[in-house]
Amino acid sequence: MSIIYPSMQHMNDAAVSQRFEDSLGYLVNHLTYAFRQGIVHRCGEAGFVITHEELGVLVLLRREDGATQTHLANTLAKDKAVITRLLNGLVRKGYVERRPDPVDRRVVRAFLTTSGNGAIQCIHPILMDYVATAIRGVTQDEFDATCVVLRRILSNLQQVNEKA
Amino acid sequence: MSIIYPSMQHMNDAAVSQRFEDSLGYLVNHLTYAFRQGIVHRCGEAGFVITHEELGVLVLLRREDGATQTHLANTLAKDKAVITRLLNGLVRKGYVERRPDPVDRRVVRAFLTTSGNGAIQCIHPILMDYVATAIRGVTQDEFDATCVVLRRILSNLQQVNEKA
DNA sequence: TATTATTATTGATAATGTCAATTATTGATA
DNA sequence: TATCAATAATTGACATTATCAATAATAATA
Repeated sequence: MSIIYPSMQHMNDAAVSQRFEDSLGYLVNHLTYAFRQGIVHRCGEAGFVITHEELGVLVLLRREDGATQTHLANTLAKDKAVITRLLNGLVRKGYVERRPDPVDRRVVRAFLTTSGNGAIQCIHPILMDYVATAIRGVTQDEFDATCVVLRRILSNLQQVNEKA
Repeated sequence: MSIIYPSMQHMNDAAVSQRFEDSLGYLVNHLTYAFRQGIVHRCGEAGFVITHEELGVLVLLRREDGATQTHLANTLAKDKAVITRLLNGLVRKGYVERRPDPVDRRVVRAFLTTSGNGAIQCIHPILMDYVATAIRGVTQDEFDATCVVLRRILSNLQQVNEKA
């Protein structure tokens, strides 16, 4: 039950009897599942034994090397404890190293090692290729409109959640 | 790394430097996270201590009572072993019972018990209410268009995955 | 300075996921 | 019909991820 099974037409009764397979939740779930399976498999084929969540960290660090753990947690939608342990794993694999922030000594920043950088540089084109096939047949406008809707829903959820 | 971090504009270089927060993956991840937190919390407040995945099973059984475990696995995008264990949990909680299919004796079907039915009948309005606030400000057309795009992407992924 | 807030870690445990092996049954085929 | 292959579910063994409270270290504020 990752997300929103009922589809939009839940407002009236007819909709309650709508097919589960037509709901946003179904789509999001399956999308997530398929993407995970696919990308992890492709990375494995390329010689990178890595979990999907570890991959998320590397992808983010590729863009924002030296991110703080709080930032990683917020951006990846995870508890800070989860980030601590994901980083432990990546450090063990030699992909990441931690360095204390020079200014604020409470803060720890995560950096790609040479090896980690090599890995993500190698993985990135694989990811790009996979994404390209994923969005085949979707126009930029359609894609943008989709993001707008999802962002709206997300914003609604976050708003109502924080009130509780 | 649940899903597709890069956003559409990955095709050119400018896009590669786009913000992580603008990607479809970011949206889907956070959407999933926020929805989970919110609905589980609301169920808990109503006296139902239930996990998000268990909730998915109940929601599906509400619609398709007597579903086979294979069907549950396919619909919820989970391994059959996961379904076996989710059902074990729900049986322990008294919400679900298993009955063998009368025709094909390999097949086991999952049914809501009286208690399980009561629970989902009580939870359903909570879910509906939560969903209603989630999609506030989204028109039916926008919602439908979003589903079309996501369905397209899902279809692309499934197609390319099965070839591998 | 004393208090409060923030950042990260740790411990303990629960929840999910993966994947191969096994059992029971059914369907197909020779 | 006897055999073999396919299917449905369970189990075992384990990895991964999540949750949540407690703690330590540091920083910010009154």
